[in-house]
Amino acid sequence: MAESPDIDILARGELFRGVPVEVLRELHAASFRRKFPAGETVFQQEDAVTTFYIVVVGRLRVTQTTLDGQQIIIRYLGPGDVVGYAALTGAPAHPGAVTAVDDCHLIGMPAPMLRDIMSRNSRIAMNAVALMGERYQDLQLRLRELATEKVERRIAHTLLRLSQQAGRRTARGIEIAFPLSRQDLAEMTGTTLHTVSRTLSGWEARGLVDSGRRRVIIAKPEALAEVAEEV
Amino acid sequence: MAESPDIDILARGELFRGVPVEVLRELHAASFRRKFPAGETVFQQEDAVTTFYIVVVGRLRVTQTTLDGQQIIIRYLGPGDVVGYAALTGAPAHPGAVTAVDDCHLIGMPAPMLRDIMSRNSRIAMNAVALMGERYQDLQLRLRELATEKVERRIAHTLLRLSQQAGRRTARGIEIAFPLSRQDLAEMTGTTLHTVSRTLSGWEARGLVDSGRRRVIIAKPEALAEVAEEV
DNA sequence: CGGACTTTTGAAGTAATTCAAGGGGAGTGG
DNA sequence: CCACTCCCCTTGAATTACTTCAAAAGTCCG
Repeated sequence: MAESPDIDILARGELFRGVPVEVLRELHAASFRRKFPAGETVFQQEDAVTTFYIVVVGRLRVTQTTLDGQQIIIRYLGPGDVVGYAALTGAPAHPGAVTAVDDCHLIGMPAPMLRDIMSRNSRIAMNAVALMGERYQDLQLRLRELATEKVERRIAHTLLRLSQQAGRRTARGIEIAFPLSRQDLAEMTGTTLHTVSRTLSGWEARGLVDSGRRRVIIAKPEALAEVAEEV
Repeated sequence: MAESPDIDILARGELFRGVPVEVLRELHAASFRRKFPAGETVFQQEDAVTTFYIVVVGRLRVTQTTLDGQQIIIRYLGPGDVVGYAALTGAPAHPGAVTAVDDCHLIGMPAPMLRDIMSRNSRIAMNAVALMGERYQDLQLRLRELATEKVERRIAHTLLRLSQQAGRRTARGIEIAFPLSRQDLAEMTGTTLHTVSRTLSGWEARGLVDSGRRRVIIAKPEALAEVAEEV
């Protein structure tokens, strides 16, 4: 199994699960490692799709920007996640930008090569369909939240979701394990940094969270879940 | 080519494009036609995934409902569209409900059979990935609109999008070719029927639209596009 | 022509944005 | 090591877009 650490990483990711080792070897032969220091951009919105990545370590942020410069955060990516799903679907350009929020290590490979191997290997294609389905459901959920819930509940839901994906147990509670500013939370929940700040201050006073400069710790997850679900 | 009208319809849809005729015949052999009169439900949210459909004629609405009964419209489906993408991804349950808003004809087939054929036929799987990618991008766009735009612009964008999918040229302008109430528009744009009504009344006074009971005609698409894009 | 559903419009209320100003922490450079 | 600077965060006050509440008027169908 452990013929190469990278092959192991690929085999554990959602996309290449259950794929024969010889296919993984073929993929690995064409792949390369690349580091992105915090703040660096992997690709911009509208960039041509040339390369496909899998996250090894670190967090990345997927954003979309409007013509008038307003930005929203579509999602965060972490270890095992696919970066640049457009390489799977065959879209010519990236619909969003991806930026490292941490120092990141990615495994990259040429997009056409992935498409080629996928078309010869239905297991990968089936995995890709399942993966896209999950991401679609995520967005459906967020759309519903944005359409039906008030800001406070949206922020609560968002924090709880982030704590699932990237939570780290600490003495003071569950810490979101990457830098997360008020502005970031605002761009995830469709509000302003001011409102996020006020909301967190309120929770802080009630002891629900413990937050600071680009850092959020959920002190009482159950209580926050109540905020998220209350009518 | 025209060995059966249904095979033709399948071949033209996005999912089975470029698939060998013998595979289409196999699919067709297991398929059946089914009518859903206006208002009837194809499946409910959380229903087990048993059957997969392609729309032949008519329009259907995909909705999601929250625990406290609030509903949002995820999208509308029309001729050629896939109904119940969960059958593609392998999800056990439908994430949303589907209802006919018109009288509809669908071609159905058992979901496990589709998955089986897809796993043996990578072209279908590749098409499915592309299809999910498109739907994902749609939702991304709507999420961005909901997060960054004011209600009037959202309604304008929504109407323009519907006119693309289901617009019919008439003497008075482009008519949305299925019954569409103020409530429906509200559930698509994350607002209330009152606000939609006021907004349409305003546009009506300016001659942009011509609307009535569950009916919307866009009289001046260019002018509406300006409303949608203005800063 | 009755009754259900859809739409309209006014008035009051409110959640959240916008505008504005100041404060604090972390890192940098002298 | 201290001061400077850049971000990021906080908080008040004013404004506003939208919702909520309420009532009435159309419109379609049997």
